[in-house]
Amino acid sequence: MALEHAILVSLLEQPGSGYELARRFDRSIGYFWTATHQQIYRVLKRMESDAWIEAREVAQQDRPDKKEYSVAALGRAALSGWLHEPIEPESVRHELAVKIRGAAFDDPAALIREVRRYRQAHAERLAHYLAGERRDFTGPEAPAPLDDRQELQHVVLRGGIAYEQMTLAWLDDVIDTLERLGARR
Amino acid sequence: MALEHAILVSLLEQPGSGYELARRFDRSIGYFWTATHQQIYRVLKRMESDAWIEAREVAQQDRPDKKEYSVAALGRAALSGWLHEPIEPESVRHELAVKIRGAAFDDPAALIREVRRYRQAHAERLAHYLAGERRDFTGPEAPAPLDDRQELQHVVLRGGIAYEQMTLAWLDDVIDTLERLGARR
DNA sequence: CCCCCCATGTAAGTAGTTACATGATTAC
DNA sequence: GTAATCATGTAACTACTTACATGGGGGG
Repeated sequence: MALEHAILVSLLEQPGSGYELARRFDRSIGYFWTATHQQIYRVLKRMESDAWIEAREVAQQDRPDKKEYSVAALGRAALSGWLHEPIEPESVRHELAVKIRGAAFDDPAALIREVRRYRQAHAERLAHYLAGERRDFTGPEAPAPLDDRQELQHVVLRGGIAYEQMTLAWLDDVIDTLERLGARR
Repeated sequence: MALEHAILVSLLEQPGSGYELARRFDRSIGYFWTATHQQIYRVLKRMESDAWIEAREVAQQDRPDKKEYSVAALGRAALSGWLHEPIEPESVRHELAVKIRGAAFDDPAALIREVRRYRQAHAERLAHYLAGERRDFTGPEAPAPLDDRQELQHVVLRGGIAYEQMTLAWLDDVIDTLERLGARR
């Protein structure tokens, strides 16, 4: 149960409305924690009634008004407490791995097409990460030196980049294996 | 919703009871799909009433009797249908990444101890995977050549190994970064 | 006029977790 | 006797997903 904490981090980085949070969970923080707008609004309500966050009505021209949330003292305390808790091992859900093992009881070669499409999606995500890294951390427009917040965002992004590179290499391995099994039939 | 399918794959690899499935979800298939025994029993009931699987009462000596499940024709068909569906992108939940970004608003150096412990857990998992790989696929006791099922299990395990190696390298990067930020205060 | 973006929600259902419960057998 | 393993479940709760709903503004 860390959606609350992901929201706290995002609101500390930048206060915003439920809608804006939902956008961030499609990119940025969404690269390592996903949530839909329905879930976000529900959790925001709970967090507000627990006084973890405070809402401020913001009137806007040319677009609907919004409620801008920011982190209150209790929210900061809750985040701090959570940060000091032990890091729990992640519970893994890797659908493709199940499919690959399941392919032994169906047609391994039939998976190749889907794995290629999946690989393409990861290649695009890697390119997106690398562009973001140049823009925010390593390119000529990036601030130097980076402050703590930026250093920590950068090391998380490096993790995403490493993950995508590893995944692409493994998917090549998977495609080779599936092709080899198809050829020997 | 792939627990059903993970169970189908596991039962095709080897029929077994709910209890045995729960054990497998602690290792083997559990490396890429987790489930508790409560959840497994619930889903097994549904799968049996949908005629995806069949139960057989097995009397045992020295231990309680059990219900051994195996995959029925409808279950095989359901698995085959699922295998041909598009591979959906995984929804990411990476608590440590949230904590690292959150540390910017607390004490980055305080995370180091927990990250080291977390790294240790991943190092052990990698060692476990490598031992399993030698035992089942690359060692002198392993069958050669491998059949389709073993080749596919092996490529999935190689994915797990690659993931752990990548994770260890990234965690070293994280620890370095946290130490650097601690030192410059 | 229709579609897209901004903005916020409700309702219903599915999936997953945590706590509790039972009962047999084996090992110390 | 008491702890551990085998074996199967119920109950209550929390988290998450999917579908539906509303309404203003801007662009083609």
